[in-house]
Amino acid sequence: MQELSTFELEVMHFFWEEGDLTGPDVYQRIADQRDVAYTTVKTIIDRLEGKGALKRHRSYGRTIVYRAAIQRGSTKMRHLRRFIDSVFRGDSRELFTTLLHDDQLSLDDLGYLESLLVQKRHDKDEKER
Amino acid sequence: MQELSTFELEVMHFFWEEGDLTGPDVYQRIADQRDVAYTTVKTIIDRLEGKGALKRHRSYGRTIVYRAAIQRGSTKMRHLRRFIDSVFRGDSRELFTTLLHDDQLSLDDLGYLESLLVQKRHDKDEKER
DNA sequence: TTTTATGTTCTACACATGTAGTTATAAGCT
DNA sequence: AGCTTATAACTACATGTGTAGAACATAAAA
Repeated sequence: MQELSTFELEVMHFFWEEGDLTGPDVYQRIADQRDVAYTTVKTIIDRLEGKGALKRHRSYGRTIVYRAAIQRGSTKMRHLRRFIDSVFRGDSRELFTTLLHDDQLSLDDLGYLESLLVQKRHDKDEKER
Repeated sequence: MQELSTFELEVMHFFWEEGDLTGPDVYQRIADQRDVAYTTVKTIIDRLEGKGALKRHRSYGRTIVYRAAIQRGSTKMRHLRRFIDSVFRGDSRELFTTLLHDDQLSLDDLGYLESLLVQKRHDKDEKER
């Protein structure tokens, strides 16, 4: 898969959250948040289709219903890896450090991370034993 | 500060790691890893100078010695925030989840993360008490 | 001192991306 | 059936980025 741009990812989120959508559907959601032309949104959808991230599912009248054709988890993982490579030269630990220096993280967020971590270490421990 | 591209970041890393460098110095390091023309590298340096990320420190002969003019920590933090915004819609917890799903993380990495976390929680606890 | 090599500057170009106008077309209303 | 409007399809354009050649200048070598 080719990589997705910021705007393309933004659009994919709607499909991942809500399932099948039309051009006007997506336009509506984005126009709620900021000023954008319908054709701009439609261009992004067209490009996503070209990249194989969306496919035409069906249509009613002249309106096309699109559906996500790539998975959320693997897409995010790919982007994360690419990010770590470019910003931290592939060193995950540098990401950890930067992440933990972020003052915008709440105690709650930290607790959440801890719980994930404990779980993961447990699983991994089991498996490698 | 304008944002830095992948290539620009790659170059900044050398300055952050090694201090002052000349065009040929940087070229050498990158050419070690992949095929690139000297002028390509020099263009990136020029753009970094234009963006205020590098400044001319001194020169000997026709050769210019550059020095980093932006900080590593804050730059990475900015990039991290931007990344979380675009890929995870600003939700750090989604990053945590994706991160912890990465099978390429070793038990050691996880231990490292845990130690950072414990430290951070301790500090924050103190402060907010 | 003439030649050669090396570094800087300037210019260029293809591709990705965000942005949107124009044109065509088909639905739906009157 | 004709008019209006919503949607799709196509085209366009500025900017950022990776890429590098060409022209120029000067240090180093012969």
